[in-house]
Amino acid sequence: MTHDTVPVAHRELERGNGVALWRQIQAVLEHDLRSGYVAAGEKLPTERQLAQRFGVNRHTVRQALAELARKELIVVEQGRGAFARRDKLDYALARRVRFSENLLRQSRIPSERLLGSDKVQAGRRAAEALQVLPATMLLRLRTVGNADGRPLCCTTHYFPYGRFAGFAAVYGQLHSVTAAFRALGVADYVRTSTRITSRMPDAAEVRALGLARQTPVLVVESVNADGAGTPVEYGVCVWAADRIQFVIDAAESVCGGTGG
Amino acid sequence: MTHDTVPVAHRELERGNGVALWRQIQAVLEHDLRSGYVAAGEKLPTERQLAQRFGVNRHTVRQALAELARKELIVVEQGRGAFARRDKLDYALARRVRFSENLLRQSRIPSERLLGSDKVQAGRRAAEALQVLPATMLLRLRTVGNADGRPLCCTTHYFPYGRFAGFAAVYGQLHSVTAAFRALGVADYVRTSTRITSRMPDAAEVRALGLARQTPVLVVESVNADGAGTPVEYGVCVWAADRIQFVIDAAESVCGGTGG
DNA sequence: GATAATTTGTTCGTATGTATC
DNA sequence: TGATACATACGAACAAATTAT
Repeated sequence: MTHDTVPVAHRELERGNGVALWRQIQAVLEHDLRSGYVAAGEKLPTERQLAQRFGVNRHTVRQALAELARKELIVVEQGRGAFARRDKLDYALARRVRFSENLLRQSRIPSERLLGSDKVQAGRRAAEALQVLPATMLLRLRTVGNADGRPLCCTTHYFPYGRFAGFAAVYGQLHSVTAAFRALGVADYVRTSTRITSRMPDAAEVRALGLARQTPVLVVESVNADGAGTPVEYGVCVWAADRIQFVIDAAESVCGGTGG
Repeated sequence: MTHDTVPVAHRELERGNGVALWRQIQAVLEHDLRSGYVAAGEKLPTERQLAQRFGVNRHTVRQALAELARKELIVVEQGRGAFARRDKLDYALARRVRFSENLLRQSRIPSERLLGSDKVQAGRRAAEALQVLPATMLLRLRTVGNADGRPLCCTTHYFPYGRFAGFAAVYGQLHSVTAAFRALGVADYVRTSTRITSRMPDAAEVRALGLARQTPVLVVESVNADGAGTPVEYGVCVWAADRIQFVIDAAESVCGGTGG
């Protein structure tokens, strides 16, 4: 029925019925947001447009938006507008951590892209993680991980060069760390160590991840090892904090995975 | 030998020897920092003082400080000064997560303080975590955790009211969640779920944690259960991101604890 | 709460040395 | 040799944040 598809926002407001105008506007917008009429991440009309549509002063609209922001249904950014809140993606940190599987489980479309690769000497931290001598040659890969085509994280991977010299070429074809490992004889790998902290992003990260102002990044340092327990990858991954939430579940956690 | 204890910074710089002045200054300061002559967290002299000591322009000093900040050896705060970087505390997320034990393992002195408590109805999230019906009565506790007397995290704890009505009183005496649980018959409890994300702090959090400008917080939602697997606590903890790093280690991790 | 002093952050302009074509 | 670009270094003034009074 066509009249049902007309956005609720076009209905008129009632004055003097005991419910403040801003409350009515808030209820209308909240319905639009919760019903999915306004998609997650979508930009709401400007305050001026909303004020015109509802036939009220801009301040009245602002009061409604402030309430929605308090309820975390929208995010308001100075100079840009108001946006429907995007649910944070639950990223499982289990015994096996797989980017694609994690995203698909959340009904997001994963993709990865190679930014570049080179050969470097192992620093203190990388050497310790990979259990090699400092100054050992490592292959370094810079990649971006996307969810639904939008950048989600930037990773710097380190691999022992001797064993994985061909990783960059293979990754360039397969666009997946897991697949590249398999192609190079590592049928399975497990997470042995994870360190998580947070900081503000630098300018390059703001650009690469398309971050809003005042959004921090989560920094995850991880080590993966092959079936024999030999470290095969050390990585530092920078995540957009407003789009991700790490989940550690005891049932299927870091050392009790189902092994699927 | 006394002349060896004179800070290297008092030596004069060489001009026109192929090494830029700011590089020489950076090297001197880096030595002072790495050697421990300047302790972690200690304030460096002001830019003006350093410029005078080295006999150069303030800009030249700033260039050296910028390099040290890039190397994360110092943290510079507008209006306050430059500070020798304080190592981040490694906080282990294992099967058993204990605030005091975690800090003592890092040679920090732990302390906890009760901010307040009240009785509230369970919201959606708390009800789900504690496996009770929404609107079930819960005891809510607000606490602060300190490391070496400095605020590190603010936690909001939720306990099923029926079973733990006396928790606040006991905690007020013992200043420890673990000890309070034991006093109320919960000899042991284990972490069943952990969710981690990050955001910018609000004004109250900046005050409570003594955060520097532009420092994000890590937000950890957790559920702990007793020996029988019954959830006993749901908590939301806000951590100062510049002082903490969460560590998940496969060897003694969320489900493979040593059970000490 | 208001004010002043202190300290870092930013932006001008100017001059010099060095490397490159 | 000259032209050019770039990094270095200095000076002054002002903005912004913090701290002390």
